[in-house]
Amino acid sequence: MKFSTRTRYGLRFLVYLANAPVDNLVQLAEVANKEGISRGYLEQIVRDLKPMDILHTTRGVGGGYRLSCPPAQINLEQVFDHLEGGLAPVACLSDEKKCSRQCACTTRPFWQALDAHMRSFLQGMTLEQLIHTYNCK
Amino acid sequence: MKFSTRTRYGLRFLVYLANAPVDNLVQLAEVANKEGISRGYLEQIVRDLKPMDILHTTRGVGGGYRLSCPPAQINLEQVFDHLEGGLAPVACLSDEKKCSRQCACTTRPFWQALDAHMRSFLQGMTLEQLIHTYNCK
DNA sequence: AAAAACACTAGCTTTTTACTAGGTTAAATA
DNA sequence: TATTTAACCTAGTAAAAAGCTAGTGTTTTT
Repeated sequence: MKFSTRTRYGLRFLVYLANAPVDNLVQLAEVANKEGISRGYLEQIVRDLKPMDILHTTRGVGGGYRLSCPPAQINLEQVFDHLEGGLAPVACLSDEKKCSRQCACTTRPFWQALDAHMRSFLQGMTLEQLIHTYNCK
Repeated sequence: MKFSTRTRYGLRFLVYLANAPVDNLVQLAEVANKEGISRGYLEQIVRDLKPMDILHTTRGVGGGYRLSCPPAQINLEQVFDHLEGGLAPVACLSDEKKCSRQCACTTRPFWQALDAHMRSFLQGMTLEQLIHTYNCK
């Protein structure tokens, strides 16, 4: 029930961007260095975040990344969904077809409730909240 | 962030026992059959639950399992801890030594909060509550 | 003694995770 | 225009974990 390094690294990347001066371009290699993450691996992770349209990138000399909107507009449930590939604690909740015993399952409603409880934490939370409420800095 | 089949199967085993007539011995093979779980695998899972002392077993002909206490006294957080091998959403929370960047980590407090939120759901919940609140039956 | 049922161990296959290597493309600068 | 820089992309791979199987031992009843 651990979150993958994908999610942990991806989140740290976003926090790093959010903590940088506004409109400042940050290079991926810099984040990888500072955070002690493999550059190539971080590239892959960041690529998975791109479809969310929360990143603005510039290529070439002096290029890099910045958030394309204020951290207050970045929803963590969505971020987690992208990085983790679905948040559901058991597969049968996200892919309805997977389980043939669905109706008879004695535990499914419980898993649904746990899922809802998890989401209630992430749903309303934004990157800004994470930083202000929980960041040590 | 999925729970393992260990946890799902183990939980279903406990629910099965809880739904059986009180003091009735239930054979593991029966549960495996009814729930569509590999017998040998379920044996391993059940073995991991034994140190919790919530199971009473009798060997030999006519033997089987039953709960050694009422479902209302079986705490789900403990069950999950046993089956899943720790509930923490990231390893650094359970094993303090693992992460050298702990102090500098921008996301650790957030993970702690998520951990606490998850536990708050399971902590108070008993097997009885699971069955009465969430069981379809 | 035989059968039934739990208890335990070792190993094996598949999947996932985490990562590496090596390229391509776009933008700035010399 | 050539070079450099940094994002973009693909494929493969080693290690770990997950999920399971087979086989053997042990206890209890009949």
